[in-house]
Amino acid sequence: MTRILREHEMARRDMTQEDAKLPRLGEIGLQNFAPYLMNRIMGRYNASLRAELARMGLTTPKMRALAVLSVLDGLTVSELAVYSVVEQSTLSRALDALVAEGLVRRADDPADSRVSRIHVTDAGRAAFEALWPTMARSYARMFHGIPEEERRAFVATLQKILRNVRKHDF
Amino acid sequence: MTRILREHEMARRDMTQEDAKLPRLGEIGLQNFAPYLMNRIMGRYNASLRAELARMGLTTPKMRALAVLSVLDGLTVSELAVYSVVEQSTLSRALDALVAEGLVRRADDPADSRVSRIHVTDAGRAAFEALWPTMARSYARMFHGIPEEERRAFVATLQKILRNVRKHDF
DNA sequence: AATCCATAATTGCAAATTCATGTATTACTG
DNA sequence: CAGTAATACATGAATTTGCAATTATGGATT
Repeated sequence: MTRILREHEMARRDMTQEDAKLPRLGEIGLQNFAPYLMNRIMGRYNASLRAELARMGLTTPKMRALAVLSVLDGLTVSELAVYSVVEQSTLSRALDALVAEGLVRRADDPADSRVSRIHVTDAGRAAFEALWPTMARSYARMFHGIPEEERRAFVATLQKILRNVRKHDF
Repeated sequence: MTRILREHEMARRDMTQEDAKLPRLGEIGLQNFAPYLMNRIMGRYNASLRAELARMGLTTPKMRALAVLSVLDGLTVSELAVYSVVEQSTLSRALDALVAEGLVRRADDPADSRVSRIHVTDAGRAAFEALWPTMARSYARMFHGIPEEERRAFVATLQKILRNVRKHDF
């Protein structure tokens, strides 16, 4: 409780005094530092996917856009950038490539001509379907030997963390 | 149980039959797909750190190397690349920069002249200490409102996942 | 409705990243 | 122990990325 209050204060105070009391990384230990572990895990996950993606002519941003669109079609570019975890400028170029390959199309928004709504094409869906088994396999590998209940608790915590760190309401 | 067995088989079988039975991403839901959530969370975490790092003349790879070295001094370049989650070639150049700034030094390994062992300098430690409060603040924000017990369980699951996905024994 | 500000998306450009390769050294194998 | 393979790290070249600026449109204020 003390701890949480202190962290709460940290966000809004000058910290020259408080800093001295922060636990050091060495005290926490790399193997107990959640951001470190998550970076290591996702670094591997993404790197191993990248090899497979390259074989299919895809990049990480292209694949992420396709993945999100397979679930949420017709998003705007900026929404898609948030969901895909890709910089908007990078996404814009990834979309150029996807359009050129016929996997997505840009449609004008009827109400606001600044925005374009992105739709997957049939070919785009097919491309993602071809990719999905690889992703599912990596996913299965990650959670191998971890019981269903633990998985559920883990995902629930991830959802809380995302709510804490995200800037957008989705 | 059935589920786990099936996933287990997936790793070692031809999957043209099995693929048809895979749950689709849309069925799982983006908000329940752990790799997606982790990418979103770390994307934000890393992006927000990057802004602060830039102000201090650091990049993500440089910061990661310093962070790891603050805990594990004297690693080889390739070990450091794994711990830091940075490509070896990228790390090599990040180390050039850190050496030029006097934050780390490369020392010859007495037993094997191919390897160089990387050590933080006092200035390097100081640089990391100056950075740590920012990292600790992001960390605190991530887990804000999440009770200690839940945090521990979360980290324990992360450790299992890392064991599942890592290629090296550390 | 003229002006000013906010937002959407793209693009120019410098810097960072990757893949492949190079060089040096060590380990293995017949 | 010669010859070949493997490993460690660095680097060249091309691609990719991210930031800032740009263009275009919409909203708000007077």
